[in-house]
Amino acid sequence: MNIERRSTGSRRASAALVSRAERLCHDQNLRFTPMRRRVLAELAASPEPLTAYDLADRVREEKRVAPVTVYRALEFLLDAKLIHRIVIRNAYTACDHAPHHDATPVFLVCTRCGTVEEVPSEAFQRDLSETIAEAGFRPKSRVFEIEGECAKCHAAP
Amino acid sequence: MNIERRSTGSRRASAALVSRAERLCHDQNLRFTPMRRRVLAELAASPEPLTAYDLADRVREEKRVAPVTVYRALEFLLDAKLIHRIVIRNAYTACDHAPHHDATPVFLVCTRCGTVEEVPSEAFQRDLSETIAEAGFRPKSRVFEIEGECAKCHAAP
DNA sequence: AGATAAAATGATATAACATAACAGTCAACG
DNA sequence: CGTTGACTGTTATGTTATATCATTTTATCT
Ligand SMILES: [Zn+2]
Ligand SMILES: [Zn+2]
Ligand SMILES: [Zn+2]
Ligand SMILES: [Zn+2]
Repeated sequence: MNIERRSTGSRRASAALVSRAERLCHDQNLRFTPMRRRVLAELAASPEPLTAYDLADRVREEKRVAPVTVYRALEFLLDAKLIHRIVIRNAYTACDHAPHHDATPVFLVCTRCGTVEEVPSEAFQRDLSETIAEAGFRPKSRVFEIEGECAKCHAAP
Repeated sequence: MNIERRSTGSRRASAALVSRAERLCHDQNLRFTPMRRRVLAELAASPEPLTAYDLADRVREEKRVAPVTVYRALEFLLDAKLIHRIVIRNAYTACDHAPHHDATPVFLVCTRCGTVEEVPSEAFQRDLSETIAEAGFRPKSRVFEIEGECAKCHAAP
């Protein structure tokens, strides 16, 4: 099974990701405001997930902003499926899969460098879904997050 | 968080779980102190996961206790694999699988009644592990949590 | 354009979850 | 005994997230 990798290392992708988001919002009649753009750009430029307070600090360098404003932007971006929340980090990361796959991805979170890789999970979820269906459980949302050491860090000294 | 009445059944199960924990700690030369016993008993008696502050409130009814004391008990119980942390709830739940399975379980968290069901995930993890290994990622810990509606709630009006 | 309704943001406060730092207590062991 | 190490108490603070209401911006309709 092959794996799509998030190019977390490349900051050049940030501009592309933001303009893609802009098109996507325009097509869906969603308002891609300066604040939302700014928050997404910061996330897209960061190799690791950022907390709401991290984001507030970064945005604040050019304009005073309260955490709640960042939370509102994050909520919009989550709804638009432009970003993900990494629950085990209480942090947020841009999604560069477009259009977004349906199944909730699995996130591989490196304990050394902090990067997050997003892995599609269709195959696993098929099996899991059967088991869950047998239990009569109706899933609405899922969190699959794995902490460990990424390939790069493992190779490093 | 909300307070739910405990059934006689869960109290009985709670006692069994606590004495099992007592034996387990004795065998491993771990100190099963009154505070740890008390915290585990509260978790075992609760049909849904409890936060550290929920626990502090409950223990406080008989003895003044600070949140940090509860956190210390929780840390011990987590290390001893007697409880689990439900990350999407910032809450803790007793584990009644003894001895504990090796694979990280999948937790099914009901959005209506709040109960948590723990299901083994060997098959799921086998597939997942292969894919992850291909990416060179060395997993250390995992979170698999699914929110939805449990069978009981789905049947109810 | 001007009125108006809806959406977004600003500002302040507070809730909820978690850890740091240090002092006191208690049981085990030589 | 007295020392040691583990546990607990106490206070303070850090971190993440939400509530509330005022103000500004944007879209929509005369
Ligand atoms: Zn994605
Ligand atoms: Zn790494
Ligand atoms: Zn368990
Ligand atoms: Zn339910």
